[in-house]
Amino acid sequence: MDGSPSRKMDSNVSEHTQEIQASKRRKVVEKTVVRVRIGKNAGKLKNEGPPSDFWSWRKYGQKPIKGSPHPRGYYRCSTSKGCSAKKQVERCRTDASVLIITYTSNHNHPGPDLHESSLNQQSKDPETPPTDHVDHPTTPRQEKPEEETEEEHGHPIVPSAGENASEGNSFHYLQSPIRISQDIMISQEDTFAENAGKSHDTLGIVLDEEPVSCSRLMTFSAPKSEENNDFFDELEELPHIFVFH
DNA sequence: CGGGTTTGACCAGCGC
DNA sequence: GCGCTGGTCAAACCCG
Repeated sequence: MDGSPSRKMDSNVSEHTQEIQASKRRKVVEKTVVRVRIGKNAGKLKNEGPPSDFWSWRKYGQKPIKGSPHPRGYYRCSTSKGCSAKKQVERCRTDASVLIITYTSNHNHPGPDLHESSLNQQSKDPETPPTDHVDHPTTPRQEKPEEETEEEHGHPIVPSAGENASEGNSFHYLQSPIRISQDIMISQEDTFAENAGKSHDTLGIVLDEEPVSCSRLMTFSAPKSEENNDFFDELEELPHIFVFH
């Protein structure tokens, strides 16, 4: 007898969620870490303004993280009820202008109309920080076949941690079709043992010293069309995108 | 009125 | 075994 009226987790969680939570409370397997540089906006934002992807996120928690002056926000995909996709947004403790967004789990539903939403969100997305008035529909990667983009990196953005497979028919919509309105770096926790340890803290350094990855990421999010020119035209003032493997 | 945010409390994994 | 910390829930509140 615990005396404690088994609060919530047991009560009405969907089987799906329950299963995941039970087994991976801390050992979250599928994590995609995206670093977003928000530059000067950092000071303006009340809290970390999560860059808008094509799903709507609902904040369900916030906690101060030890060792970090900034709290971490917990978001859940509210686009679809059954969606277990989550993300954590926190600021880099060494550089407040860098947001560290950790995506966990996959969306198990198709995203909203990317074409439209990408256009609409420019003006309506509440989460979008007033990032330098970047009004470009930064043609998201999802416009292209995912495989293509993934293969260009040599690795899928979503870590193939095996959890994906376990979900069986879950959609493989990437969690981070973030509009490139800021500097974005993507790292994969898969290789945490090797890189994460360094990259986390050397972030600032990497920013200046890894222009190579940048070009790779460009391919990642930027189709080579005419708009592309426009796209880059605007981007040139900010985008540094990095992919850590 | 519905959806989203805020905030405090609770639970469980992990390290010592 | 204990304490710490991270992650989640849920009620209350706010905004459109």
